[in-house]
Amino acid sequence: MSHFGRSGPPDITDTYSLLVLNITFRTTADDLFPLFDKYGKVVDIFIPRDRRSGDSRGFAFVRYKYAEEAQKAVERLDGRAVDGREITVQFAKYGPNAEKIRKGRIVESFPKSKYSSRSRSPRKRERDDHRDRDYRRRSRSRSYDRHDRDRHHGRDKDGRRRSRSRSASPDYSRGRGRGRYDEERRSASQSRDSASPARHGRSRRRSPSPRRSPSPRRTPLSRGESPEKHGLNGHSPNPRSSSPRGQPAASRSPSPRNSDVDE
DNA sequence: GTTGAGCGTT
Repeated sequence: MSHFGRSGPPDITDTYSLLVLNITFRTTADDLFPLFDKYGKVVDIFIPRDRRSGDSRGFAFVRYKYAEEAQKAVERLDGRAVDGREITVQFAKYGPNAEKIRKGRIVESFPKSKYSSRSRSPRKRERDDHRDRDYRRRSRSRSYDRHDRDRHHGRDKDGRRRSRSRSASPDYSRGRGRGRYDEERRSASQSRDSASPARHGRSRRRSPSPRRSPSPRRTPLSRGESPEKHGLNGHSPNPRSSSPRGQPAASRSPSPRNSDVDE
């Protein structure tokens, strides 16, 4: 009886699925069973896991036999610490039996007096606020999605995972990516041709100029080669450095003649 | 070994 969902969905005739989020990656159905079973009759517990890794995704589905018990478990286990982590319990909406929720409206089937009795305002707010802080900003694994994307060659097989990325897309555009480029572009606003290169943004590659090296100051000591060896033509690779004026050519040469050139 | 938004299998 410890294996849930191993044989597929047992019976979704009259079972109500609850979505448990924010659970640890080590939490298994066996750990959630005693917790949810205490508040009602749990028919089955299913925890989606990765096909390749086999690890839990961080959320589980608990199926109750009765809606009233499920509802109670939601309010009871919602915000409960499991395995040292606070879990989030709520009714599944995109599940196979989600239609029953809309038809029967089990969410509103219960008297409101129950809601009034329970004071879950502060707790719910804290959880929401905690997540609203900056979690979704850098969610997901370090390079899990990227790795997965590379493996699938940028083809999304699931789709639901991508939806999350879509939500975080605008956040980056407004918060980080766009703002940073905007500053650079604003700085170069004084120049005339600042719009062209700015539009490409990430395109670091620009027209190779024979007069100017792509990175004269970053080339030396590249592979352990001596700077002298670099100039096989006999001339110094950096004529500005040998300038009699004694200027070490800091970052860039604020020469008015180079103004017409990009950057 | 890690991580942290969300919605599921035979």
